Amino acid sequence: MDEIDIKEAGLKVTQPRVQILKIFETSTQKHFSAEEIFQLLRDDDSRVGLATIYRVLTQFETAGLVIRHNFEGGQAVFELDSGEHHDHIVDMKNGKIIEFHDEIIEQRQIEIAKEHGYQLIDHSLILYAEPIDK
Amino acid sequence: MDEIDIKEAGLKVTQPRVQILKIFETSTQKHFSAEEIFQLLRDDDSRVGLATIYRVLTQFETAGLVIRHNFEGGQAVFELDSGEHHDHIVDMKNGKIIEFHDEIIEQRQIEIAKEHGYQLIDHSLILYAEPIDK
DNA sequence: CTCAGTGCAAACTATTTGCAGATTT
DNA sequence: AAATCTGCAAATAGTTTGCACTGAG
Repeated sequence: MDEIDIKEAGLKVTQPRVQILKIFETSTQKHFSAEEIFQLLRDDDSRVGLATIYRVLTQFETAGLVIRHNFEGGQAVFELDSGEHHDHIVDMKNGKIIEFHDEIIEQRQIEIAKEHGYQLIDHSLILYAEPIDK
Repeated sequence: MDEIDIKEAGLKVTQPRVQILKIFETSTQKHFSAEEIFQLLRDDDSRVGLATIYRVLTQFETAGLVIRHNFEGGQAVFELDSGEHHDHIVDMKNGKIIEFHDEIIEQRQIEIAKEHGYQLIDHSLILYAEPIDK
């Protein structure tokens, strides 16, 4: 249940926070920009301000509920943190986002960092691709 | 010689363009934000406006002279396009940027895209890491 | 001399912040 | 009631654009 997550994050269970979390949980789409959430709530005639959405998303990010991605195109995109790490393919034709996980790449990244005297803390891998037309 | 590149890009050989290119070519550092270039030129008391720097960098990018990266932290970062593709390790402690190239990862990316019915157009791989202290 | 290029200020986009009033606990 | 939270408007940060003037070819 949403409310538990919010409470565990040390946040009050407010209207906007519940609604935003619900969007992530009930939609087939997994990735949303702040603006998109703003529109969805507006369509559902909730009167949540854009600033609040940014604030809540940032709090959720800090609490580990949500992950922020910086794909091309200015707007940050958020998704629920499922706990299972994955990277993304961005479909440049339709804007769709596909998730994948590849152990070979994951391991190489760690090795590469080590080869250069570093400990890998985090990484960002985004594949920009177009559908193969038949 | 710089001027040739500028001409081949179909651009006039102007003061600001030459100076900006020179920064990339003569510095040990390889990656610069627009703001950094602005400061460097100012220190060298050139009166080049920040807007011009952005315009020139964008033109250079279009001409394939320069590559734009969007690392964490808002500001875009530019480097000379050496022709040899590489990815980056960002040293989170010192802000240093290290380049690397790994064929295994390159190949896996292509395969992964294909497995999902896509043709890889471009990619962005950034490792965020900290130096291993001994 | 002509047209591309430049500086400056104003415009824009994405995001953040201050504050007075509204909500949660 | 106390403290957190929210909406709104104003502030920021990074980058882009309009325009009259400057400079390269």
